[in-house]
Amino acid sequence: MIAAVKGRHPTPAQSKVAALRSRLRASGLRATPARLAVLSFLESASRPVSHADLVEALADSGIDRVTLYRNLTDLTQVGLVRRADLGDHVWRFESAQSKSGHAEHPHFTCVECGEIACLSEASVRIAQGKGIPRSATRALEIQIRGLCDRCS
Amino acid sequence: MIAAVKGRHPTPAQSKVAALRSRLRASGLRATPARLAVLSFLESASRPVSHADLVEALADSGIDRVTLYRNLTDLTQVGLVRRADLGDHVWRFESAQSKSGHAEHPHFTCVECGEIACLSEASVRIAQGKGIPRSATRALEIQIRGLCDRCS
DNA sequence: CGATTTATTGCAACCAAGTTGCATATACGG
DNA sequence: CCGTATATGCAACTTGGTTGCAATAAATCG
Repeated sequence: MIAAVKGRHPTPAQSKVAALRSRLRASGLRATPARLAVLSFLESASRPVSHADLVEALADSGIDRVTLYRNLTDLTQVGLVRRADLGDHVWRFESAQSKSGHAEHPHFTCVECGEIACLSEASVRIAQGKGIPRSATRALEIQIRGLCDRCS
Repeated sequence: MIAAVKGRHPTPAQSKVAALRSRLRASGLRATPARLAVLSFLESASRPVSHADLVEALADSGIDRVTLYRNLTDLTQVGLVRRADLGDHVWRFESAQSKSGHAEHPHFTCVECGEIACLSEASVRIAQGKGIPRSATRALEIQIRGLCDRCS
């Protein structure tokens, strides 16, 4: 397997792994197989992913569930990943810089079916004025719950 | 104690309890001391309350923690109480009709100190348009996290 | 490349939050 | 005030997540 990585014509997959690897190193974390797998999975996911999702997705990789917990919190701490509770009492994680999970954005969760959607940054506006703490207008994280189109 | 309740000049506290009692009965729940205590505490609280808060507040009432769990879920089920996870992975409950907790309203949580504030209904507007599911505009629950004035 | 250092992993044990089963107690309709 | 359905208390259990520690493997350096 080392041989493959060292080939002279890197496949797209190889360069992607290399990119992840250097993002990890740049954040001061070692590039271990477990972390590469986690980060890579989060990048390819179109919505925030729970620890349970991850355990299931990487089931046959042999990575321990404790390692996954630790990876998620490490990655969150260095800012490569964001963690949020979308109102259903489940921690979910999303890459801080994939196409789907790039910038911070509001999330919508259906209270009926649990479906999760990422909204655009512009879709929610917070008024300012009396009664509204200045602070609220500098929101870091917004989440909305309701019935999705299908369930309503 | 029954004698006191039957007095001819009900104190404000007595009529308040009577009101809670009939709200419970109207919802098909029996008016037990535990439920009256829980509901009464939630009504007087100015912010959403966690199960742990409740256990502490009613510590010397002798009410079992399991009963408190069950009371909270029962009250939530009949709609006298609303339950939400404000993003910190803790279930919090608020009366569905106290002065503080009346109508559904957005919540703000400080990511630093954990302070929670109730916002006015009007303070958050959700845009409609492409990319935004129609559903999101019919939000049931909105929560915002960021730094409060004091922590920023 | 091989040795050294230090971060990371796996495993088992642990902890807290929340739930369930069941016997006892109690609210409330008659 | 009685009978019955509902609620409570207690103990046991489940689930999600954390911690301690010995073994392993990245990165660094010669």
